[in-house]
Amino acid sequence: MAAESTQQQGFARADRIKASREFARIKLDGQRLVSGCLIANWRRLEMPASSRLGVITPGRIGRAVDRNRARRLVREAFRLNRTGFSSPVDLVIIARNSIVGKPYSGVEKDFLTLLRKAGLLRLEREG
RNA sequence: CUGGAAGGGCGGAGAAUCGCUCCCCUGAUUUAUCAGGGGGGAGGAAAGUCCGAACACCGUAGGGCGCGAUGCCGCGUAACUCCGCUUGCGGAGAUACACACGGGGGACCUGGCCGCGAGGCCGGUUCACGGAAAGUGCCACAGAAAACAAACCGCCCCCUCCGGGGUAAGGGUGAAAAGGUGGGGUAAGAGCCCACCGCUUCAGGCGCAAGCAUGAAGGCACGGAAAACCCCAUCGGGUGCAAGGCCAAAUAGGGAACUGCGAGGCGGCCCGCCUCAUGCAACGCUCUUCGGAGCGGGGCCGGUUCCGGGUACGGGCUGCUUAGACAAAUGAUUCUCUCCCCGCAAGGGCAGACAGAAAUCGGCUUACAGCCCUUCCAGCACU
RNA sequence: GCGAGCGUAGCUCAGCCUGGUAGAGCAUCACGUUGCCAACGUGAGUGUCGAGGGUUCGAAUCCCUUCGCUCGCU
Repeated sequence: MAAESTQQQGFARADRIKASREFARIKLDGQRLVSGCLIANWRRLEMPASSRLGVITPGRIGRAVDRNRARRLVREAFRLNRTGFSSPVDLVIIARNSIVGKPYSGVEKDFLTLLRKAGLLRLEREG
């Protein structure tokens, strides 16, 4: 909570979902939505917590290069837009095949569309 | 200048903002951690995992058989160890039957030259390149015959005919037909004889060597294939960083069948050897020389097989790294320079391919936009 | 990181060890049968043997390289 104010756009180790148990719990208890090249599973948290992200890039979508790039782009979209969240969530993003070859702007657009549909975004203040 | 082939090299650069990972220093904090500063942070293939090495553990009295790999000669190359400092290079030493380079030899060629010809020399391509004279087996179809040779047609001789004999020149078959070319010789023929070519053996010479050329002798014996079995020589114990070492926690230490026969180890097998077992107490029955022995069922113990349980995208540290993780670090945006593309130009577009380290090293193979260098070949233009 | 296996007709497989003709079943097509269909009967079509190279007179088969797919590991 002390760290929340200092890091606005960072993505430290504590902001990542790592344990396989947590992934399973979010998939079970949370909500699910599909949009574009992404699938989202998420679970709302109590207000004072900070949001966390986990990314899944299945081997099905491509080779190591494509999977690495997909994960980095999703992480970047999360990092740059996390201040706009309406409430803290545990978010798990699963990449689909169509993410291969997409530029960052396309991935970010899908990411924001997904969040808007899920009602996780605060009111858009500026265009 | 353009195009092609071969070989080698590069695989965009700089800056700003936000962000990630590891290490070091300083400060704060009980730790966890946080802040500031400094430094390191993907490739030529990091890939495929096709070879080999190193390293680690396990095994190891010994012998035989088997299994796998390699197979002309010479000379080199790594991680590793030591030293040095410019901190990623230099020097020295060691290993390699992985590989590179050079040499030798064989095979092949609308290739060039020489020779009447067999063939030789040069050039190019290519080769897993010990042995077919240790043995076994194979060579379909065709063909008379496919391997200690052999007579279908033909040729020659004998014979009235039937037939008998000689003969590997010629025909035909085939991938391949038992030295070849030219001449002599003969009834016809044949290394039967001669010359040359090839082959084999021997001699001395040259070369570190594989081998080479020369001379002499032998009438020629040895079809192919060992990427068929095999023989010979050499090498190889097995398993692999999920190897292995230390530590902590949790769970389990259970069931079934078979069995006290033996079991395990020495790579797989055999011999042989070694190790551990072949047991223990009580109960029932029988026998008894009263020491005990046999049988039975079942318990403990031991063995084998199967099932169940726990647990890894590294439980932690280490192995493990001047890149060094474990939901896995190299990213995003913008600008400039060049690169390339479109266009007569102004100008516009655009960072482009293949691809992401998981212990280390050498090699091989595969993928790859574009650019640069060297050599060779072809075309065009100019002098 | 390490190890094992498989690519043959549209599908499932055999043939490979021991080299000379590429086969079986299902499916497909044609004909017969039937008023029509199914079933049944007869017949037919068929393949770069994953790719490249080597050995051989000759390769699906033997050897090497390579591509793709599947599985395993305490």
